[in-house]
Amino acid sequence: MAVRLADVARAAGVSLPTASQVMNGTGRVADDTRRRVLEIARELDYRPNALARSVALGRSRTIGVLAENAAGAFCMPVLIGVNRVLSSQDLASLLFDARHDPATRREHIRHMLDRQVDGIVVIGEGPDVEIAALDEQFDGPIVHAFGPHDPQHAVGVYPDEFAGGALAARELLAQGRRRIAHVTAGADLASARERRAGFEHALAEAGASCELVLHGEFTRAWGQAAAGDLLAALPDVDGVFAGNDGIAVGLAAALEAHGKRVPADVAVVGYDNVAGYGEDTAPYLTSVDPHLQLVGERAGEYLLAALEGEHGDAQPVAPALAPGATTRGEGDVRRLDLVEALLRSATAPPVVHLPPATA
Amino acid sequence: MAVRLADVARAAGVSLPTASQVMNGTGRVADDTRRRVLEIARELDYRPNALARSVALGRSRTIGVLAENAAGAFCMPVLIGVNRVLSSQDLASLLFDARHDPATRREHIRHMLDRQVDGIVVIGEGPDVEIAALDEQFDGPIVHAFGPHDPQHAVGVYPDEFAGGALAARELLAQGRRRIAHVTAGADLASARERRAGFEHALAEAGASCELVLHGEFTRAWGQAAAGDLLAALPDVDGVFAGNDGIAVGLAAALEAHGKRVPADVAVVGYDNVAGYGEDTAPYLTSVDPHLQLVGERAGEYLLAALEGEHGDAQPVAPALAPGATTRGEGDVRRLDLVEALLRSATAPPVVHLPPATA
DNA sequence: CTCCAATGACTAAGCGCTTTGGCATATACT
DNA sequence: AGTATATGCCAAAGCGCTTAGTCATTGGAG
Repeated sequence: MAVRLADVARAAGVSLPTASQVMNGTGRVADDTRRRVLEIARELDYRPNALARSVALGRSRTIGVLAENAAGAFCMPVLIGVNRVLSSQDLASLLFDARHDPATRREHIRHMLDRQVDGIVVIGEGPDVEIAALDEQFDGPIVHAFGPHDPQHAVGVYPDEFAGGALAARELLAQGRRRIAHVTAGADLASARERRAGFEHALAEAGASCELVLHGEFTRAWGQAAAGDLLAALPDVDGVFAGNDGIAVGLAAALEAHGKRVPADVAVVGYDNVAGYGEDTAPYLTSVDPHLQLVGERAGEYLLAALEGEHGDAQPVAPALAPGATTRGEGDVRRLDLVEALLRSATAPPVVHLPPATA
Repeated sequence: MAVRLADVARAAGVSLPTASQVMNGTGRVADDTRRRVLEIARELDYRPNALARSVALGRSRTIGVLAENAAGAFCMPVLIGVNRVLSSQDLASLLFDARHDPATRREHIRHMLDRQVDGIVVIGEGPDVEIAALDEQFDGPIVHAFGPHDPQHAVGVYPDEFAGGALAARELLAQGRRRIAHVTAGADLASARERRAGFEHALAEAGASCELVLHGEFTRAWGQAAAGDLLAALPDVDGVFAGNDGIAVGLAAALEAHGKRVPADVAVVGYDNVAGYGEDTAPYLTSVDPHLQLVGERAGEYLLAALEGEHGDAQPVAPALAPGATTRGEGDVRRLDLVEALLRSATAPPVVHLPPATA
């Protein structure tokens, strides 16, 4: 059915090994012969059987991507970044999704190893015993995105949350805010701590400080609830750093319900830059973008390097500020004039036409 | 290094083929021998080399997933669904992301075929010449999610957008709305047409009708802009079906800026159920959920069936209504009482505590 | 006690490719 | 002319596994 290397060899009048050497550019082959074989291969549209090649070589040019939970918002960008880098080097990625289930994860690990992957990328969410044990079962390189950072064993790639908190601080300061608060999740969460630390550090650097910190959870509901306490404790607050975007939108909405204008009275900065609702033109929320795709790309690059035998220690990935209306808008982001301003700034103003209603 | 089947055979005192038959449960092997081999295999922690097996069998138990653009919001849920179903049958998925680039896509297709995938799932966004040509290069089964639906060649799995439009209509009617409008994208887009058709059909079935249709584009900006025209043409509108979630949130915000309360005065239904901003507790927007993960699962199931030689014609995937505050909320979703109502309905009310501000 | 059919194992061949080592040629040099 | 060297190719062996076909054993029936 398909064209084999043997077919090419026969058609070119050479032996199979010679054809193989031509295809791989190895060994000593006369220029003339080389050209002829290549020509025939092209004519016959020969496609090497990557599987057989892998068996002979002992390398599959395949890497396993083990996601702790692919459905999570943070997984996809990383996955795309990893895939992007690896596929540029002809490395294919096998995707495994543990769905938070230890049994599934265990099974996936076995299957990954059975398939002779050359390396592994773990997109995790935190320390995990099973994953730690992976090192012993697998002797190829392992790179963690978000996972347990144990420099002894495997490389870990992380978004720099400290720097992200600092970015939020600088944005609020740049917008002239001085009565500043922070609404975030529980202090038991590492990312909440890091973001807060970076935030307060940058404020201090500028001679400012955070006057209030409210701890709750990473949800919209908590953001809504926090508004009341915030205004009670700090009535003239003019800038808030929310621990994530969910808190930010909940908080912004509740602040306005309390009569504050956003951003005129209170500027709000979120975190994660989750683009919801096809936020394609003028973004509503100012947010810190952790550059997750870059995290993935870095992970891919470290894996590539490790496959070449080079071992580097990973630097945290720098975030960026994604400006939106909740700090850069004028007056009240919900007032019509602003809506129209946003609209004017849109790339492609939609054409409006009113078709007759049916029936 | 690793344990080979030959090692198991030797340790068990049988020949390699016998060991192979034991592992596969094929051939005639004495019960006694079988048990012994299995025992040894377990002791040695033998793991079959899936690659070599694939070469011998001519089947790789791997399927290629070709995403037109993995970064798109619609790809991930489908991908997860596909992966979920396939991995349950020990089929691994190789991920390829064309990133809208024809050259990349072409290359990926080649690599996919080189790796001897047993089947292909295309997560596309519309008809494509290259993809159509895939049929001729690949003789295994191909399933399209969103792609060109050509029942002659390949199975296509689609979300049922007509039914989705109908769901939106029923939600508005169920909330007692009668002055109804539709704000959507250009009529040149198939999904805009389908959703509208289903919407109007369901309205008509109930003896109601859509009094105004505004065409623009699938963006938040268009939703914001449409509010003015909508209110001008239909001042007492009390229910709007927005063509997607972006339009819906833009519209809802602008309606309120115009003095309307949502949902008390105007109820709004979106489409796609894009959960932005960690919308984990009480959802803001009522939206039609196209069940994209189910689309992926169906695609996986059709592929499995096709691998078994069965060919079925795919049914469109039924959507579901995801209720939120923009139709089910009371009064103004932005009023504080509602905020608190939302909060009360949250599963885990956050604990509030006010730590001393640092420095 | 012989014969035949199961039974259980093995030898051989094959999947498609890569790599090593050796053997002829052809070229270079004294 | 005769040796040393380089060149181009191929035969053979290997990767780890599967499948088909063969051949001793056994057991029961005659």
